[in-house]
Amino acid sequence: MARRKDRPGPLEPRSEAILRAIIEEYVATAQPVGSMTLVTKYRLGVSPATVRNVMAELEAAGYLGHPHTSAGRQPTDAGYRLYVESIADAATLAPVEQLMIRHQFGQVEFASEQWFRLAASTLAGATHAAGIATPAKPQSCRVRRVDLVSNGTRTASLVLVLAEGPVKQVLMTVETDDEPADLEAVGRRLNARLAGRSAVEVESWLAELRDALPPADSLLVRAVERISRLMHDFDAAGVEDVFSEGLLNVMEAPEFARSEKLRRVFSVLQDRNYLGELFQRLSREGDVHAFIGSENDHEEMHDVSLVLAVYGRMGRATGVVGVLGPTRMAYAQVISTVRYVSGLMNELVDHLYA
Amino acid sequence: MARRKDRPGPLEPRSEAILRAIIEEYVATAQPVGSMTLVTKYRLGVSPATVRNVMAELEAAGYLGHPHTSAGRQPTDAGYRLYVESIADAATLAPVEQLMIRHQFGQVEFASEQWFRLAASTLAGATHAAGIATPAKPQSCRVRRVDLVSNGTRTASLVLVLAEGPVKQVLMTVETDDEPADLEAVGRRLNARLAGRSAVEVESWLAELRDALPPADSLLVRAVERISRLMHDFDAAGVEDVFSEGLLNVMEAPEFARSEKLRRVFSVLQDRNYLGELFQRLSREGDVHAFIGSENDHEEMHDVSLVLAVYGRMGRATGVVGVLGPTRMAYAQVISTVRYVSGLMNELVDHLYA
DNA sequence: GTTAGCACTCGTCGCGCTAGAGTGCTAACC
DNA sequence: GGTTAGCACTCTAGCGCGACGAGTGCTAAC
Repeated sequence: MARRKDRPGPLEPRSEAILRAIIEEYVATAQPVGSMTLVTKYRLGVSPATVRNVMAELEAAGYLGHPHTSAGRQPTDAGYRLYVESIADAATLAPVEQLMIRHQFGQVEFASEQWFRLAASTLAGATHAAGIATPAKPQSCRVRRVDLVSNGTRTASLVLVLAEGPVKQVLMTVETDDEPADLEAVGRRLNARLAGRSAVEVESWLAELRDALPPADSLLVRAVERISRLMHDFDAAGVEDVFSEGLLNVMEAPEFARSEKLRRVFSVLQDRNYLGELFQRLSREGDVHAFIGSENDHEEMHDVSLVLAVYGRMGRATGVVGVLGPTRMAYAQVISTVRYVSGLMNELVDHLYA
Repeated sequence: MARRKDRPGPLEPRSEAILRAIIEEYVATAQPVGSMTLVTKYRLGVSPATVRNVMAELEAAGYLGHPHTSAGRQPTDAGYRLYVESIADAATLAPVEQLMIRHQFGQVEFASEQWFRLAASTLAGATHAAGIATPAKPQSCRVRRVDLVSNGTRTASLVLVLAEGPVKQVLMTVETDDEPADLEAVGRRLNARLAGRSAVEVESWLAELRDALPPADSLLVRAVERISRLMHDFDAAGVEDVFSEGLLNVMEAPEFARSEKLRRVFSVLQDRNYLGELFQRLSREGDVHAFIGSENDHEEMHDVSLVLAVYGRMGRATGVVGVLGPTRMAYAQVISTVRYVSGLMNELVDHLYA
């Protein structure tokens, strides 16, 4: 069988086995792996010298590197990538773990906001990395109900329940001569006119109202203004909330013993734009997707990997769940866990928006 | 003037000035401070030898320490404590900073949840440490309004607006033969009976209903059950949410260059019990209060200080704002900023719950 | 194609050394 | 009596050095 030394291509089974062994050993120990430890621990049936030859090939192909001449090998991002491709399809979660996760989901209060937190913390616990989850966000929202209730002190709360679940609340100032009864009347009118309406429809009614009612400060108009703005913001927002849990787990990895690298990761994570962009790239792909080290756009994220999956139904409500951890993570475990949890979230969304 | 070498007591003005200078220098540089640098930088009008004598006294009194014989001095927690006592009353924020903060508060949407985030991030920005804020939580809550709206798929959303502002939302399963009209009827009945009621009152109505209506699965009963539970949980919860912002700032401090210490701090911070207990201790004290290093109960928090203040009106709604940072923090700046921000939050609460 | 043998490389660890910072003490000074 | 100059002393950080060991790459034999 011809060897392809220079061009990356399908590897021989033995080379692949060795790459796999190196990755698994490196993931477990965080130390460069030598030829000797490989043959003793992994029963490869060949001598260290042979392994060394193969390792040299793998290095030439870009799958391995070593920090200095006399050190063992460690996988490159390309090596991880190859490994991930080879296991991605097969990876299913052990039934025991499935049961444990399902059990955790059974425990939680039947309130939607809890699920994302739960998904994040479940992922964090099961993978010993950071769990990430966003709420299922619909493409565009509709009004389900509006409430306008007096606070007693020249302010009133406007509570907007969206058909897709989320509840928005803002304060409004009211005139002293607006009686609670007035508020209720306006509330009834709002509900009658707006229930089931989309942002665009609210906006067009607002335009009508403005034309019809010259006194621009009318309570009704101002309420519709606020509602319109809320709905517009909701539709425009890329990623509204990102729950992350278990960032502590990432801190425990030896590669982040000095907090400098970690700080840079956190600072990227903090601004939601990064995750927002990432999620948009994701929404076209179907299954679990891994972004390994330098595959991440930002310089700062080159030492971490993200394993993400979209859940929900395209065109309707979708969200993202996933895991962030050091590049040296147990991909088989992480990918299968993310896949399983996103499946669970799918069930929940189906059940809710069916 | 008699010196009190052994007993800690009121210090001579010169000693206090030197302590202050050491603390300010140490806060700025994070390096142990020597006698020489002190006299050159702080124009003390005495020679290094004299400063050394005073430093020896201060060390004997427990206000200073040095990491090893030939190193400069650094303040102990007791030293910081003395310093804080001496500046605490006087500390007011520079007008420029006041203006900047006030301006930030002016920018935000008029929605209560935003304020806590804003307070936390303002504090973080102004002090280069982590900002912490909790929502203003009333002692006990009352119902303002209940909405029961169908989701279409055997589930309904129960939206509970509390008189104090917060909105709670849970999902309920409904029977297939519960028409939307039924939901609305139940909703009207709930509002008529529960508006303005407290958790206890809801509970007693629930008991009545259970006696009166044998079929325990009636939609009304189940709704009241959920409401009762939500309100009870709300009243029982010590600290419902803690927003913290700018933990990155803390990571930048050189004392946390190795992430181990930081990890332990974060892990304590993560479980809300710790902050909950702390906040309860706080609620008796009036003004800004500092917990310096080892004054914190947990071993893990011995390298950080918390500067906290209660805002709101006792007996009505109260919350906490504050700052977490390394023990070596600029207390004058931090204390005055926390005091100012808590004052702003007071205004907001007054305006809202007046 | 595989393997044993071996020279070579390079990072880690422990050691001793030096330079420098800063102290504490003593004796002189005002 | 408080203050100060002078000085010996202490301790750390930093550097160079050599021993050690892990691991490689190459070569020649199987």
